[in-house]
Amino acid sequence: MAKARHSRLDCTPGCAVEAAVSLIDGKWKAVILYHLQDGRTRFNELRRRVGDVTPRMLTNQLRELEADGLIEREVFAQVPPRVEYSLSDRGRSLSPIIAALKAWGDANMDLFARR
Amino acid sequence: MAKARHSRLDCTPGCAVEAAVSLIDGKWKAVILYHLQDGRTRFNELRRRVGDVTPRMLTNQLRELEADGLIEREVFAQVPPRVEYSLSDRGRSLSPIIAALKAWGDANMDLFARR
DNA sequence: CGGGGCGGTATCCTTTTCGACACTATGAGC
DNA sequence: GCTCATAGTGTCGAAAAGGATACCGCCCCG
Repeated sequence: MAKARHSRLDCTPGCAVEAAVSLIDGKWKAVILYHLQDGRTRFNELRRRVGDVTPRMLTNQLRELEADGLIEREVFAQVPPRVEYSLSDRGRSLSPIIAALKAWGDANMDLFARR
Repeated sequence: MAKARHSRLDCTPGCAVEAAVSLIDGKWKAVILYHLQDGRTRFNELRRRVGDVTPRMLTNQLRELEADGLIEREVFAQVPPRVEYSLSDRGRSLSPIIAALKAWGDANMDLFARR
């Protein structure tokens, strides 16, 4: 997804908005970011918290978030394997926005009910 | 897009976040919302401001935003036709978030440059 | 009489995204 | 010996999103 969603430097004023959104869209990313605010979390723990996400999708989204520098991935050479995800500094700087989105969503639940 | 992106009431805590994002995603919506903050705007004016969006897509996104109750569409029975779009109250309540996204995007431009 | 702006539609096609399902190696506990 | 948990990967295919192009009636301006 977040491939060439944002063009070059021909950035019209609205471009920054589009760019920011492009990092957050993708059905699971915002939710992942939201759950990571509670602290570093392991793969399957995240899987359980997020809801019905297939491992394939979760991996996928996590990799993209990592590529975008919003989260960090740490592997412990153990058996059974242990991998922990956490917010990077950049990711943490996004927290207020995630929180605002959650607040807004809660306040506008009626919108989603009727459907 | 924003069809059954949000399920029912099986809302896990992260659900509100996902729901909120689902209204904003879709490549152009956030940008449109951003430009509408300047006041009511006509179709082609919006088209120019947003950048290279085809009329088809613009119509499409506007209709979805309208269906979600974020914007209002007013048609003036004139010739030439005159249609103005503006933020609804609900849409206006989203403004701080849009502004935050723009600010974040501006502050993290480096992320989009390297690509 | 030609060209442009107005606010869109219609049709077609390509790209992207998402979900289901199966499968992996390892070790621990029963 | 069986099953469970860990952290994924691979393949397939459907559905959705997005883009290109052409077109509409109507009017004003030159």
